[in-house]
Amino acid sequence: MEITIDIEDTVPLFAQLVNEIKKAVLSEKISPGDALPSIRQLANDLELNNKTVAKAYRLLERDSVIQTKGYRGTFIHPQAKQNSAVDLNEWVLRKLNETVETFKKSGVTDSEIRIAFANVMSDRK
Amino acid sequence: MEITIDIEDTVPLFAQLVNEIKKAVLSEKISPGDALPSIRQLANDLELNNKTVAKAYRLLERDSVIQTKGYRGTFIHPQAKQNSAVDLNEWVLRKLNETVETFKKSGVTDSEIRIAFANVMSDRK
DNA sequence: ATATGTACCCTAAGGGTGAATGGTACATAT
DNA sequence: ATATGTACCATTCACCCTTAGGGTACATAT
Repeated sequence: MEITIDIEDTVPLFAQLVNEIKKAVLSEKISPGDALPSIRQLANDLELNNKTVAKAYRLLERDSVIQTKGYRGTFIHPQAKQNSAVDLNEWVLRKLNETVETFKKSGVTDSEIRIAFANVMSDRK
Repeated sequence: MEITIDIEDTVPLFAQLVNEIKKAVLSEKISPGDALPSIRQLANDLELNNKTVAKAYRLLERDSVIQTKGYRGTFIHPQAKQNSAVDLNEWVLRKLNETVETFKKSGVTDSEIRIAFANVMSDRK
């Protein structure tokens, strides 16, 4: 599994890592059940911070592309291939667009939408 | 009509102005048919920029709380009181909250939601 | 003892963006 | 000439957020 990270790229490092791993899964360079390098190991290899790799792993697990088994390490999820294809962000984008569209149709201002959004995102702890 | 604007407040000036005028209508300090100060006049009195006041007036007219009659000035809308009570923002807040809640339940990150929101708000001109 | 993922604390840098403002101009009608 | 709302051009400022990193610590199980 060759993973290339470009620090000059505008795409965040953790996002690059997520994408690279999904690509590796889709192209079957890694298969379900395979063990992934440990967070610390991969961080060391790629010269990244532990937390950056941990963040990528956390997102990959949320998308059911990988599975962490505590002290036993991290493995490729059985349905990794299908799950690498689904784009959660795409769904969020569509849904959010619909909602905003409704507001606009009612004459709600961009400013007002932004203010409401800020409230929604902060008023919840 | 006494209107107080607090520049230290985190609430945007134009929003404060909108709220103050709605409050004045609800408490019947000003009544339908009354003339409002001109944009430039009010901006001068409150030491605000013309455009800030204009923005507030635009929103108030959208909510049918005031009526602008071109060169003749701006007046309180006949149904100002009812229309001051309906809170468009409240609706926006609730709807937006529902949507965001859905995302959170699916494990979507705050960051991802924010990014998606930023895209939705800018990808439309 | 060692390695796993994970959870906190904190910091610095940097970007992105909206709010507010300044200026100028226009058609309207007194 | 004066005043109305409105529509553009523009800039500055301040804030919030994200990213990425450093450090420390924990329960788990080999």
